[in-house]
Amino acid sequence: MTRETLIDVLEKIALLLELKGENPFKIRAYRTGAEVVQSHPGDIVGMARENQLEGIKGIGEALRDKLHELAVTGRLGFYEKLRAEFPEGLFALFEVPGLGPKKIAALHRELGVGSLTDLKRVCEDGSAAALSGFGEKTVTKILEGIAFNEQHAGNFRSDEAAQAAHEILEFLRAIPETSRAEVAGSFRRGKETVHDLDFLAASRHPAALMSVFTTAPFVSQVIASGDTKSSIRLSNGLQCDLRVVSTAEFPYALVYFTGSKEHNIQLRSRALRMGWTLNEYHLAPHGSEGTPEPTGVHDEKDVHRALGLEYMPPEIREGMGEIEAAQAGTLPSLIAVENLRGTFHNHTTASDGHASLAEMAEAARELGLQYLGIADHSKASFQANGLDEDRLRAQIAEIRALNETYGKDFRIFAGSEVDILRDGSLDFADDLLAELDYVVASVHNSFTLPEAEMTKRIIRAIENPHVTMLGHLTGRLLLKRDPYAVDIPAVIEACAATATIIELNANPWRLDMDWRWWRLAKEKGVRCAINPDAHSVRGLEDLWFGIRTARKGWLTRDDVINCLPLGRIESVLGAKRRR
DNA sequence: GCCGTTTTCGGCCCGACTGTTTTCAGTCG
Repeated sequence: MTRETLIDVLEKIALLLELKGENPFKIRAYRTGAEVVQSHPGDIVGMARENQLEGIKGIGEALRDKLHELAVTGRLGFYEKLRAEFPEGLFALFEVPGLGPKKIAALHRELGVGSLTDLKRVCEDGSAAALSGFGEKTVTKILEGIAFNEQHAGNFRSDEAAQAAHEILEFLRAIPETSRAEVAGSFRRGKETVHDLDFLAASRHPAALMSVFTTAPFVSQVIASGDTKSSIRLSNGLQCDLRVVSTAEFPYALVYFTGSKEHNIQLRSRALRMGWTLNEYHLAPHGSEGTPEPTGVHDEKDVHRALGLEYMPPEIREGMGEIEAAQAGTLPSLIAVENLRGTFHNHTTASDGHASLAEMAEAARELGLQYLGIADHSKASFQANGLDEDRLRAQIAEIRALNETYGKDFRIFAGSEVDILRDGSLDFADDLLAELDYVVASVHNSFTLPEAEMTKRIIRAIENPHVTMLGHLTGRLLLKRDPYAVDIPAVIEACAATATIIELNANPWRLDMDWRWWRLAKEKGVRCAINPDAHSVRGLEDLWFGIRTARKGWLTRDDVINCLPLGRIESVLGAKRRR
C-alpha cells in the first residue's frame, strides 16, 4: 500500500459521489482528505495501518476508518460497492476539459456512455447534441478536449516519472550482476514531460540482469524482452526500457541514450570531422585514414574531452548551441540545488496551504534554507480562501512576531501572491503592497483573453513598482491546460525595463516560465526566482524540479536571486521600489 | 463528511465565463 493509492481511492470516491449527485460538501471532504494524505509530512500509510490518524485536521472518523481498512487489507468495501455502480471507463471522461460530473452523469444515464469511445461516438452521431443542456458548441468543445488528451496520451509529467526512475535505478544497482546503472533519456535531461524512462546498465551478464528486470515486482506488462534490450510497462502506463552494454561501452551508450537526438546528430558530425565515427558503443576510426581510437574513456566527461569539448551536463543537451559553447569553453556553470539559500511564493493555511506559517518555516530551516517567503493568495482568489486586507495585515504582524523568535540565521519574508485582475490592476492597493517585503503578481482568471489584451494586462501589473516578481507567467498545467495566449518576449522586455524578477515556478505541474525562454531573459538582464509554490511542507521539495528546469535554461547561481544569502537578498527585493 | 471561542447542528467557497437557456446550469479556478 502506498500513499499514492490512498490518494487515488479518495479522489475516485469523490468522483463517484459527484456522479451520484451527492452532497457537495461530502464530496469536498473526500477531496480535502486526499490533499491531506498527499501533503502530510509523516508516514501516513503506516499511521493509517496502525489506526493513528486521529487528530489530523480534515480526516474525521469516517475517513479514518476507511483509510485504516484500506491500509490493512488493501481494499475498501465502500469504494468497491460504489465502483460497481458505474463503468470503469467513466473515470477517463473526467479528464476531458469542459466535461464535469453533471454532463458525464447525463451522458451515462441518457445515452449509456461508459467510455471515451462511446463519448466520441455520441458526439459524432449527433445524439449528444440533442441532450438537454447540450448543444453544438458543447459537442465541439468535448471533441476538442478529447483531441487535446489524445495529443498528450502516453506522456507523463516529470514528477510522475521521478519516483519510478529513482526506485528502478536503485533496484538495478542492487542486482549483483550490475556494475553500473543510470537513467538516461529525456528524464535525465530534465524535460518537463517524458514519454518513457530509459535505463542503461553495464554488466558482463546481460541476460541475467534482463531476467531480473522483466520479472521485477513493479512490472505490470512485458512489452519486449531480449538479451540486451527489454521494455516493460508500469501499472501507471509508463513504459521503461532497459539497455545493457559492456563497461567499456557504457560511457558512449550513456551519451547516446541521453540524447537529445539533435544533440547526438551534432556530436556525431563533429566526431566525423575529427576522423571518428561515434555511436552508442564506441568512438572508432572513420574509414582507413581515421584517427586512432581514444583511450582512457571511463565516463561521459572523457567522451566529451576526446571530442575536444568541455563536459556538457545532460540538461543542456538539446542541440541549442551547447556544443559550440563547450568548444569555446564558455559553458555556464549551472546552478545546483546546494546553491539555494531561500525561496519565495509559498502558501500556508491562511489561504489554501496545508501547513501553518510556523510549520512551513521549520520545514524550510530543515532543508537548510536561510529564509522563506510567504505569499498567500489575495482576496480575488475566493476559491483559494484568498486573504483580504485585514487578514493580510494580521499575517504580516504574525510574521514579524515569529521573526523575533529566530536568530540572525533565519527569516520569514512577508509577501503576497496578489491577483492580476482582468484589466491589469492589482487586487490590493499600493499602500498595503508597500507594507510587504515583496510581492508576487499572478494571473488566476480570465485565461481566454486575446493575446494582445493579456500581454497588456500583465505588463500593466509589471509596471507597478511594488510588484517584485511575476508568478507562473503562462498559467500552463502540463498535459492538462495549455498556456494562455501571451507575448512572452514582450513580457520579458517589460520585466527588463522595470527590474521585475520572473518566477520559475518549480511546481512540476507548471515549470513556468518554460526553460526555452530563460536564455532570452538572461540576455535581457532579467533575474529569476525559483519558487516551489508549495502548499505543504512536502511541496518545498519541488524546488528540485525548478533547479532542473533552471539548468535547462542555462541559468547560473548569479541569475537566480534565491541563491543570495540573508543580508544580501533584502536589497534585491527592495531594488525596484527604490528606482 | 468535517468542524467547533457562534461547539454536537448547521454551516461549509464565491464569482467569471460559457453555452444553453429567456433566467439558469455546468465548469473552472
